Amino acid sequence: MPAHHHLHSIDAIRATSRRLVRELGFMSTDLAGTDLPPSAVHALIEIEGGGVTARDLGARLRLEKSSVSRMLRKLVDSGDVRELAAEGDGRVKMLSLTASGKDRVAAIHAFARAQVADALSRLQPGQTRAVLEGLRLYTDALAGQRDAGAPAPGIRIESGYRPGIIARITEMHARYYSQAHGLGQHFESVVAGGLAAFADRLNAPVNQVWVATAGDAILGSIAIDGEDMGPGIAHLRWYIVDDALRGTGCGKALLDTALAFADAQGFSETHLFTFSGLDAARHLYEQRGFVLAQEGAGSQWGKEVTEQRFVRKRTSPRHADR
Amino acid sequence: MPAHHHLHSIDAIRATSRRLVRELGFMSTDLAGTDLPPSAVHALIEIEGGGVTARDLGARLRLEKSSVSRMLRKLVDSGDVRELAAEGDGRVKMLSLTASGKDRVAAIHAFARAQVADALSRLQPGQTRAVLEGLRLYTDALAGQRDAGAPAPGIRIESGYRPGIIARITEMHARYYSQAHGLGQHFESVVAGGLAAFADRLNAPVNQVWVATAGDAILGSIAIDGEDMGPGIAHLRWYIVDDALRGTGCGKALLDTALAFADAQGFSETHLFTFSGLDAARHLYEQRGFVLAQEGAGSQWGKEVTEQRFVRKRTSPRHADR
DNA sequence: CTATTTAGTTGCATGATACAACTTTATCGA
DNA sequence: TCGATAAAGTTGTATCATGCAACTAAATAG
Repeated sequence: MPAHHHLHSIDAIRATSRRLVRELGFMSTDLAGTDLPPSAVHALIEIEGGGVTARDLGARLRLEKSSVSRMLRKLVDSGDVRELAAEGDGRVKMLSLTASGKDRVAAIHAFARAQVADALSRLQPGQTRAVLEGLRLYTDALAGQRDAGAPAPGIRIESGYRPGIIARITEMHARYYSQAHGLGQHFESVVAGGLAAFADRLNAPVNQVWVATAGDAILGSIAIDGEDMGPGIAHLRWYIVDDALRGTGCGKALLDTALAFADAQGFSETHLFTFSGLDAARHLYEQRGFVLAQEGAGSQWGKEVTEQRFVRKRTSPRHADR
Repeated sequence: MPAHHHLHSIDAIRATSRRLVRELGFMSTDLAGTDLPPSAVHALIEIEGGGVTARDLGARLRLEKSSVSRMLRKLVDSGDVRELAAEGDGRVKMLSLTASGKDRVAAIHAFARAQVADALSRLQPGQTRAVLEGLRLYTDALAGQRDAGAPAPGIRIESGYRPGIIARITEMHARYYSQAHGLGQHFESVVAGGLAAFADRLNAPVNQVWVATAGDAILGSIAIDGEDMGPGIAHLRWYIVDDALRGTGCGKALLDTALAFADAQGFSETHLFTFSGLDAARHLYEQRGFVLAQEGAGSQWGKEVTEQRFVRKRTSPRHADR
């Protein structure tokens, strides 16, 4: 058990998870406003996706094959599911929904969506994202999925302004740096004020901002400010990724996107400011050719830290270095 | 269904939630490495907390009382649970764990902790908090459905800076004004930049910001800037409430709090800037003694609107007007 | 003092599930 | 090519958690 997972967190997660399962109605005999047992509802939704066999259902729902067999029999008898012999293998039966089965699934979706939407209406908008992140992280962890490196599915890197981008980038900074490094009001003001001014200059072709988005949620950001450091120098700013994206490679993707832009725009150097102690980030910078150029105590962010300037020369067009 | 909860988020949460329930093993007959049914495991953990009756168990596990009765019978027969007649009421039985029951619960805890710790070990350090937050938010939201109608629990008006306040106030503005009035990047920059600068001046006694909070969520804001309009004039700024608080009276409470502060600080006038079309807000202002003092086309917010200045003279100490 | 409510039990029916044994079809190795 | 083995799905059998309804006993209200 890793040391950083305190027993407190573990028990808190367990207790919440127990409550959640109860709220979701784990012991009720029917579900989602139908007279179907929970497993049948799950099964119908899986079958809706297409290309499913009885064996797949057993694996996905963690049910014994005989239980699946009987459950399917009932769904076939009720006219919701159709079985078709699979081509090429006489043993397997492909499952699909009949017309009435589709109606039934549609009703299930409508009911469940209304229920979830009603629950979410008790949250503020930003918290919807927190809910999804938390559920997804925990589920993936339980499933033992470790597809490290590959960007999480559905995460895209997009550029340009969108409503709320200043607010959200500021929020990620305020949250992370206040909790992990004790930075407070002045730091948040510096971030918000800088971003506000920068956004007004986004139409200049040397300036750009990118975000990592999942749906309409912003989970990471980076920007190149091509004006504020003087001619020929790109300033890499507002580079941060949400906890939910840690270890997914999205952080690297953002950084590479920004550096490619800086190179393409013809900047000879890219500068960035940070402070000591952010070792994971520093490693990333150095991998990309950044070198520590300046270091010293400073308090421009509202607290005395060892501020650092990293500089990266443009990758030479003559010999790509790697 | 509030417009800001897109179908995308809802279906993503539903899909993840289905997966989670499966990973937690909702359909397996035993749980947590014991030979007990899920409900019995939940029951034992509840009983461990102490002061529980059969009726309480039914409520917490959402089970019918007869089911609880039978389940308890088995736990008593197996020597894990003890029933004691409650003092003062001959009908109820207080439940407690026997020595062997405590051993059993300890084993359950050990098993489950190991399982959760193993899952969490696949996450990055900061993600544990994200998991807990997401689970807790969603569970609370779901639980909130059952006791619906409970009027906005625990909404408080608080003053002063807290991490993320600039981000959140900016977000509320960006979201509302971009969707309802088509204001875009420049407006968000004006809000964020103004707030950033104002936050740096919050230590001045004539400046203050208030937020309506529910737990740690910010659902409304207002501020008095006592410096930027010149001597003797208070500037009411960043007044907004989230959809979730519409009609709860929190908006009025915020406004009254800010105006009371302005009066107490001795300002002779309070000014605010808005634009035409925000009729509900205008009504609120006029109720509090604001009068339209100036009006004209302008585009300081990035779009041509009819900008308005409202002015309210300090409530005379001689005759409080209402 | 009687009627009603509440905590908990029991009769009964339902039905979801696992295990084991089975049929049918596919695959693999010599 | 054939025989052994595995895989997909079915059926027999037993178990057991659950809900509804009817019940007992104790408390409370009028």
